[in-house]
Amino acid sequence: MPKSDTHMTMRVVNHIRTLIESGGLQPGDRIPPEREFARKLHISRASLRTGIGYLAAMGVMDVRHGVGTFVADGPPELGKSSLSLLGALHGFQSWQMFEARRILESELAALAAERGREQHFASMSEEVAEMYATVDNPMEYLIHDVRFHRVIAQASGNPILAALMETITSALYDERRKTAERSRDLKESADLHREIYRAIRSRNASEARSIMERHLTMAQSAQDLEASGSTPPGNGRPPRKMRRSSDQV
Amino acid sequence: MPKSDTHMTMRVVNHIRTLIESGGLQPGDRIPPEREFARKLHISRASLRTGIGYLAAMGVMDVRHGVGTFVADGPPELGKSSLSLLGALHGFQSWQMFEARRILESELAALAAERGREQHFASMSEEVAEMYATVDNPMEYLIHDVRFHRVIAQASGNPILAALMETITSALYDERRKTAERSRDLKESADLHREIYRAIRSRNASEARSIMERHLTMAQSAQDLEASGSTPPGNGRPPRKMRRSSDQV
DNA sequence: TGTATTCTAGTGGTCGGACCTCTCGGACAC
DNA sequence: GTGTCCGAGAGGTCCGACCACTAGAATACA
Repeated sequence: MPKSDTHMTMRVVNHIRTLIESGGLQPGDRIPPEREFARKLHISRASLRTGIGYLAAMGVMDVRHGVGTFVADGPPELGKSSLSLLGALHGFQSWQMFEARRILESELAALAAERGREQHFASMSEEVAEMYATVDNPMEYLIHDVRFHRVIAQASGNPILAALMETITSALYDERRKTAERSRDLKESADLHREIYRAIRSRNASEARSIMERHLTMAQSAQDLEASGSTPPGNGRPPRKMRRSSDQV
Repeated sequence: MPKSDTHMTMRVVNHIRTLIESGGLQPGDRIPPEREFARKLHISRASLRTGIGYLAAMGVMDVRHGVGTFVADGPPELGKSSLSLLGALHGFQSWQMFEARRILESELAALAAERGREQHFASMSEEVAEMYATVDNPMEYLIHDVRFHRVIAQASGNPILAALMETITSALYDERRKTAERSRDLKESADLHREIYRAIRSRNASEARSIMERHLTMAQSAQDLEASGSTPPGNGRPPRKMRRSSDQV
């Protein structure tokens, strides 16, 4: 909760927040040019930019050089790279990310089975077909894989869970995007996705959940195998504070 | 994933990211004074501040006026108010937040039952006792309620899930912190927490999960009752783009 | 001596105003 | 028509001055 501090940053954030909450600003809308807006708020352009930067970092605003600044459109997203950075900072283990993903996506699949609509099922089916068609092209395959999971998230009817999933998966790719899987694995993967699709379409929530869980567990062990012995274990150094580190920077 | 753009912002972000990943910068460490650091990176202080602002918004850096800028310490946190803002923007329904919370915390409880340590159990027990002791003081009660759930998250051994939970609960409080519950409800609530505690302590994962789910479902309906007919339904306006909105701002 | 007060160096926060770069659409040439 | 060019307008970067806060050192006081 942003404090209504004297801080210019928060003043800007709160101002825009109010505009959004009152409906005066909606996704896709453009805010006034920085110079003009700053004049109107009686603050410097620099301060305004700080506030906008804050909102942009959280995925609420979308700043386009030479064009303008807009309220974020499209599906809600938490700051894309945030988890990835936090991971580097706190030494997240990849099994933790997989676990989080497994839990989220399993439930997402179950919800999708309960609430999905025909239109979602159609998209899922399409992506599954594309996956089978691209088992020899890992790059292409991955695209449809991602899309498939994304459709499930949409079908769940809960944009918050969808956003959380997106955050985790993007951090996961960030960590290891060089895993070139073999075609044979992809065939198996496609089969599993097809099973998930069928479970969801037949509105069998518990089966959708368990197959999704199996799928992600397999995916994890596959990657673990491939990248064994790479990332050093999380550090257990004793804590310190106020260590001056300019000489290392 | 931050592009290694010419953009100064990303240059700063990537620089610091690299420092973190290489271990040259760790939680609690201080980065050099802005003026000095900017000189070293051959960029203006303004640009440096933009980058730091970005990192601060994501909870990676901690800027303290008059003191210095530090790498975030303590438990990992996604940008605190981000979900709350996104919620206002995309019109999240409160049932969606509750659902997300229910899913996350149920699994968290199950994991805590599997992995929790004596030290965690002790803290949980203590908080439960405090809850019983403050059933007549909703403010105080709430503090221990929050702490109890937080200990469970810690005990789960998965900081990522813990961070996600923290994000959701803070957004939830943000939405409605004025619900003054009655003492009788608090007594029931404390009983449930005690049950959760016992299930976890006896390492009964599935029971811990189901009781937690029950607890949160009850909490939701209690709040729904209290605040019925307040928030207007999510808008269904047709989409537009590039609507100039300066005259409303 | 011990305690309260004041001062000050260091660090982040704000300002404004100059100048650079990017986009897009209209004017113009073909 | 079709393609090229150009300029208005928007964000991006920089500078340098000054403000505001914090913590600890220096000082005054009891």
